Amino acid sequence: MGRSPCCSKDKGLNRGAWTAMEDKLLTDYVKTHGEGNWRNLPKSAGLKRCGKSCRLRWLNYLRPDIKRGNITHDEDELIIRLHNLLGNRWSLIAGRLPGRTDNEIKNHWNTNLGKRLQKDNPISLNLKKKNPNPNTKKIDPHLFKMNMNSYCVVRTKATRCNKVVISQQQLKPMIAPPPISVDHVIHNDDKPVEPKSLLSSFASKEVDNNDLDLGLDFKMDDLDFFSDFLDMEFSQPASLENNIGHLSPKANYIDDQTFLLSDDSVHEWDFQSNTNLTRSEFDN
DNA sequence: AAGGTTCGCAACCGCCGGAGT
DNA sequence: CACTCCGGCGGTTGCGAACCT
Repeated sequence: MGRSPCCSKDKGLNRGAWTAMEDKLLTDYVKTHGEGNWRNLPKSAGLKRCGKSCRLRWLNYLRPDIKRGNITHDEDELIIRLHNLLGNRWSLIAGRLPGRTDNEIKNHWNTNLGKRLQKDNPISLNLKKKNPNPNTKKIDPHLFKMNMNSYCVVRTKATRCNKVVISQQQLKPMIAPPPISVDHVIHNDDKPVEPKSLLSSFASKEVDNNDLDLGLDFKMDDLDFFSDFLDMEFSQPASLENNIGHLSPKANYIDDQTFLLSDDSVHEWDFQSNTNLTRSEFDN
């Protein structure tokens, strides 16, 4: 079992920073032959690099559609919003930012955004609020990490998401205007279903059983659907509408029952009137 | 000006899952 | 079913630049 490492250190391969000549060789080769077959590419292109290194250099630096330059404030906000939802799934986040690479976003998060959020430290507010004991101000690092992850709805381990569960309570208000803008086909029980008609027919049923949830299976390959899903905005519980109207990226989730508004006020979530999609399920 | 420290980014590393046999 | 190969991913490292004392 096991496999030999892709890049053996004793093959006399070049390591470290790439030279202009290496970049040119790689660029010329990929432009001529296309991406892929990275393992054999170095030999064919005349490069003394391992295939993985070539792939990384191309994807993160040489690709023509790479957007170089500072990450804008809007991009920052989107990254934070996506990170709240997806966790450290940088490739997925990068997929939502044209021209940005997962490596770039990961670096940006580690050097800027992550520190910024830690500085703001909404978690500590939450812990203080939930635990009245004044002796518990010191945050257990492990607990802090758990909280940092738990305020994301989705666990961070890269996994294939194929089901979203929408409760009756959550679904009914979603049918009312503004409607969900989803035009893509959802695969339910292996049969393609138009989500709009599915949601409409489901909402029209006079079902008061709050325990009855609707599971929507969809294929992650359909990234357009996922994009729309992420773009969806959901209305707020009535008690909060005056404060924030629609949920915005400025509302930071602390856990699945608590969130923090931009004025640092902490709010408990009322699940009976909750109209947000808050639960996701993943295959095992 | 020099030495030390911090920061930002490119690159590396090891692991994982899907595809192929 | 077992095994190998390959591409992809996220965490980590190393190094040059920028900043600080």
